[in-house]
Amino acid sequence: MAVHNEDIARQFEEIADLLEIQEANPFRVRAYRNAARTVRGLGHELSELVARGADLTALPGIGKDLAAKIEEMLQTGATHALKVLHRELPASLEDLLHIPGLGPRKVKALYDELGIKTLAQLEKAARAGRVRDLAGFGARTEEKILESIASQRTTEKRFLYSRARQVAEPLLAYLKKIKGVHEVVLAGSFRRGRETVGDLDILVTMESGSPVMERFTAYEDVVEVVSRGSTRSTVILRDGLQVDLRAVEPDCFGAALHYFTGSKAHNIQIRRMGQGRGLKINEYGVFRGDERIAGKTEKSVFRSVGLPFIPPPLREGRGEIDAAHGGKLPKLVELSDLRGDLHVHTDATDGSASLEQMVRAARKRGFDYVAITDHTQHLTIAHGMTPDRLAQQIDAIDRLNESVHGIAVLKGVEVDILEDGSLDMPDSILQRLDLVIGAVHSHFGLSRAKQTDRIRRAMDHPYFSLLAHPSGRLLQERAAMDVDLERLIRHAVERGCFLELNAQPQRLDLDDSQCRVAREAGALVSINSDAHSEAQFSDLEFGINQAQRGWLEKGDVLNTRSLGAVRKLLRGTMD
DNA sequence: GCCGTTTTCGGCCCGACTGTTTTCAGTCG
Repeated sequence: MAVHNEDIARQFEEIADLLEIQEANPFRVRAYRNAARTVRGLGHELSELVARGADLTALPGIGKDLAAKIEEMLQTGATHALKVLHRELPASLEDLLHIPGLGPRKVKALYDELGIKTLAQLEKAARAGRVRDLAGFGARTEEKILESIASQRTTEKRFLYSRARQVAEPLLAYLKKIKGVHEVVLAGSFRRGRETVGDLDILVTMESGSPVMERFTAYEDVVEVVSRGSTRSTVILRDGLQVDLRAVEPDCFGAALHYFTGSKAHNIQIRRMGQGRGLKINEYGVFRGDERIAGKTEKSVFRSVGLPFIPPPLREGRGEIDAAHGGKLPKLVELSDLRGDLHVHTDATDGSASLEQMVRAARKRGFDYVAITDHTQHLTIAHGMTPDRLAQQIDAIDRLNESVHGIAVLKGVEVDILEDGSLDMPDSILQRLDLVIGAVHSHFGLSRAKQTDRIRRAMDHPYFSLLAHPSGRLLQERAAMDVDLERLIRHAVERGCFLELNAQPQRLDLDDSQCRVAREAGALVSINSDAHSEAQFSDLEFGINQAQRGWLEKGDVLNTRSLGAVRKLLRGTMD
């Protein structure tokens, strides 16, 4: 059985949770959590690193002990340390930790005093009024436990970035109108451009006496006020999204923005650097003794620890501080760098606009080129095209190119990669195209070896140009295929073909870590909208977020090139 | 359990809010 990074990260987290309940050394607990985060953000499979003989202790937060545990898990699927913990504490206690308001101390008390091991037992005890009598608990705590058990069943945990933005926009507009409010900005994982966000962190600067907290908690979509103070409040909105609002004075803005943007791992590293220089860094500024020496802007905070400004998408504690220190921060690709879109649908298959409408919409966005890439017949649900229909579309595009000015229309297809790795369209048609996008739309459940081989064979097809949404995941709906993506990335480099970063907000596939692996391998990534309507070209913004989180520069992205350069690169794949 | 521009030992980020207390521990971000 293959052991993946996620399996290892989860076991480290479980160890951390259980150790915390045992009141182990908190720094030891943190070491496990740090290791889990490192493993998760790695991009490379640990199994492959080990197979290559890499030294795991070179990874941040992984020392001799944790490296040995990783190797043990790779070999046996489990680690002795966790088994030992399970002898002492039931694994189900972890579920209790995830109830808001219950931390390790309270979970331990519930277990020791009342013998509570599971959520069901906790619910029963709380209903019977037995929880309120424990030291440190009370009637209010008991009530909150019951509420959160009930709401856990109905609400989802994280929200797509795109959905969070829909909720955030009217709320920000509302806050900006409040008397005495100056700046209103979104911080947190949203500002870092994460594909999903767990909550919204909003930072405001205001004149003293502004009624911002009262007005915030009275916002029409608020269904619960979790906490309300003079500088910080937390609410839950109707659709379950949690929003934290923090208010600071304008002089603190940069320090507060940096602090509330995170990530936590990044902030800890910055603060430690500050400590090393005799500085204390918090959300109010950078202090030497009692004197504030920086904090009005984010840039001043970075400068105080000897670093240049680090863009928010990089602030994940994944090496950005070392890179900044060494003057090696990437110059991130931006939306305005994109000169075309290489994956677009029309109403010939499952799009909602005509060929001409889509082309005009692309031209309106200022693109130099757009590729029309409809589905093939195997994808019946999308009304995929037969060879005849694609031939007709090719002719239609030739005619359109003669009448439309200011944009070049490339002839393409999103062809199904069939189970055996062959393409769902005869070569005689494919050879008339400017590009061939291959995509998996079926048989997601093949074994890793079979899936990898299937896609590799498709890439070897003489007309194959670009692998669409390489992992096949749909956020919060469908897990990624089990596929050796690193191998496919290397194969794309050898073969001279390209990988997509699909910008649809529920795909964002490649993900951030995979983008980074692609960049390091020297693969070119195409950031495509996969637009099915004129409005969906704006999804490219989400793709840019992800690309930035994956450290991509303009030069790493295929469709930042000129039409001539793209044609030349695509011809290379078609020979 | 990790790590090193002061360190191979002795540190390890920092503050707000709640609920249960009667001065603060626990939790959270």
